[in-house]
Amino acid sequence: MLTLVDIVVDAPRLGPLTYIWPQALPRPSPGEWALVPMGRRQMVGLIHETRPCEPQALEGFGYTLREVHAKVEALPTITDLHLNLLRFAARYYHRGLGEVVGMMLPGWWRAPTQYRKSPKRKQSPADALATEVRADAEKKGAPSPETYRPRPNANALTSDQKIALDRLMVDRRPAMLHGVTGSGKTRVYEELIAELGQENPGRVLILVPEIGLTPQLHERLRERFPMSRLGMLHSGLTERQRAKTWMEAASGCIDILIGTRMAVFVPLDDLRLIIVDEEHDNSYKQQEGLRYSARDLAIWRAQSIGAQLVLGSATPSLETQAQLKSGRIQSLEMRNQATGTEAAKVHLIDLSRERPEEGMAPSLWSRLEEALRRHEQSLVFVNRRGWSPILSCGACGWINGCRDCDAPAVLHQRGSGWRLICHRCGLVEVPPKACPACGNPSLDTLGRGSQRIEEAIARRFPEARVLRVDRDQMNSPKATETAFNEIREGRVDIVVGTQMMAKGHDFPNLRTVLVLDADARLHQPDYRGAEQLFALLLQVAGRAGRHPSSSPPQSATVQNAPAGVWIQTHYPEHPLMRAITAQGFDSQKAFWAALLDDREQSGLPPFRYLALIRLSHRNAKAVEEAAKAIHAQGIKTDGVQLYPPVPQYPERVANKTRWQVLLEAHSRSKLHAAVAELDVWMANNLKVDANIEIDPLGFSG
DNA sequence: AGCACGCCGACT
DNA sequence: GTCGGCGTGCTC
Repeated sequence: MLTLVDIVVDAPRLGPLTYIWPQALPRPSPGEWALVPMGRRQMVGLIHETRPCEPQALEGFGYTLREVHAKVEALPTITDLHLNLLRFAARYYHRGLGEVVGMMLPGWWRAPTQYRKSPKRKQSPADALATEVRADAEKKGAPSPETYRPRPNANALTSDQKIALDRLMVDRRPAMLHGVTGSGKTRVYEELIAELGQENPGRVLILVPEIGLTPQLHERLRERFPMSRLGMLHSGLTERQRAKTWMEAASGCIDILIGTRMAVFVPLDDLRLIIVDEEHDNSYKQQEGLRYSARDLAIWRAQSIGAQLVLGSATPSLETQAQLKSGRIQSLEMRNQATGTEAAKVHLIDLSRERPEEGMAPSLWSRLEEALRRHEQSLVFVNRRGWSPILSCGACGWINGCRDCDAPAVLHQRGSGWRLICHRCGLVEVPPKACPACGNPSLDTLGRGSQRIEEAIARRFPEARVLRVDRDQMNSPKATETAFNEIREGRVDIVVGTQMMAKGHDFPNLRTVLVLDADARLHQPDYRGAEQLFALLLQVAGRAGRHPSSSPPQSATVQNAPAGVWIQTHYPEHPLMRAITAQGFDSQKAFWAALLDDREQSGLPPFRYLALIRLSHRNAKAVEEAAKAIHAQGIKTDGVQLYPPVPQYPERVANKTRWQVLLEAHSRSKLHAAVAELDVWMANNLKVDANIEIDPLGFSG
């Protein structure tokens, strides 16, 4: 009798492949790992099933089965409970299980070379690392109440925090912790970890949207829980560090794992609590390859293993808000700032009444000047990198576009020179000396990005310490951390920042926030535009005045003004702008309710379920034809609508033309049935690159 | 996804 | 003459 094993390998679209298990080895169990031959290569695969087989039955296969090379002892056995998550993700996103396993297992552990002994060492790198971690795991043992004994915190909980915490301990349903910026959500997480840890110690997974937020949280939890082992997992680590942390987590060395979206797949035994911080953040959605939502998978994972789930945000997504009505998620509100300070007052500057000078209304310049005089920190928020988004010719109307994309390339100052950089494909070019169309030697720049604003500010206030915080300037996690520390320690007067500055950070000295280009997003075609802008503005506004002013008044006559936010706009009457200035939790909730209502009326998510088929190819005609062919193919499942194909915006990126076809359904199951239908057809009939995204974040048009 | 095979254009 | 571009097909 032979043993056959179905093994999951990291090859997209392929299901488990069948191999012969070597007679000499003891029979394996599902969830264990093996090195297998795969075409001309060797791969690490996950054993999915084993079954006995009569030797003569091998004839029944249409091909010759190959034999497993070796069992991999270094990798931990994946429990059936955890496999359920992987299976669910594969099914839900219509991808091969192997691809999901590839998401779970870090690249370092997937490389077959790690399992080969080098001539001088008697252990393979994989075995060496695994042995090291396992020895550690044995010393460490399982978490106990002692593990989560917190160091006392002198600050009493606010009543908001207390109420939220009590609720969480009584009602174990998934919870949305809706707390205004500065309300102290992190403190609630801490107390919850401590209390659950005393009650029934297990492990904790905390998801954060981006790398930049991990060190801060890590530091804080390390101080609060000196007996806990913490781990961090994100793409800023080296391959080897990531492999080690992953192994530590999977072997039970780690009590609290903090990580970005990839961490949702990490195997953790006895997982008791999953926290998704800044739940509304788009970074939870992977934007290429397997386009999963770590937030959605976290919700599923918690539910499937009976772990407690907390989604935290000052600006919860409409998807999450819609769930409150059904009662599947409970809402915990924290309306007041923990420091007892008033929320920063939000003002609108009407650009039809004030003429901007170098991108900023005169009254904004006065605000900056005033803040400087008071020795208070300011943030100028410009949601646009570079010097100028458009380089154009005033004589003939030529606009500089990227060579490979249908999008303008952005003018950047780089060192002492100028470069045109495409924000879509990353192509860098030297700007033309004169208009390539008509020869006009003096080209115009339209619009302002962070570099240009920074320069104007530095010119006006030469004595001020100005720091620009955008992705160009902060090219490493280290640089970002240094910059944030400098800001926190008050060694910067004026910060010129992009989106990076909006997210979750606490800057105690920041009292003035100016928002320059809010309008740009007001008219974007995406149906989520309003939700996004509202959240962004609330987040940015939340950076100001989280703490009472610490700077001493300069003289007895100058009092500390309340922290303030000034947004310059051409549309002060726009409902969104009015909602932002109305302030107060209830008006925010009213605006979200109106947005939700609107989504329901318009038949959009979260009241409908979407899938987006994206097609791309260098051959523009082929893409268009493929898109039309899909549409012509139609859907047999009823209750599902297949919209006419349209080009994506921008149509051409990195010299590939892109089209899309949208599917909309009233129920999730119908959507999945329709996608399954099309998926098969597409795999057999399409020659262009295609992928299907479930729950796309948006679509233009 | 890799990886190889195989078929056409532009170079030393 | 070959180098190399990417279309196509396969992986138990």
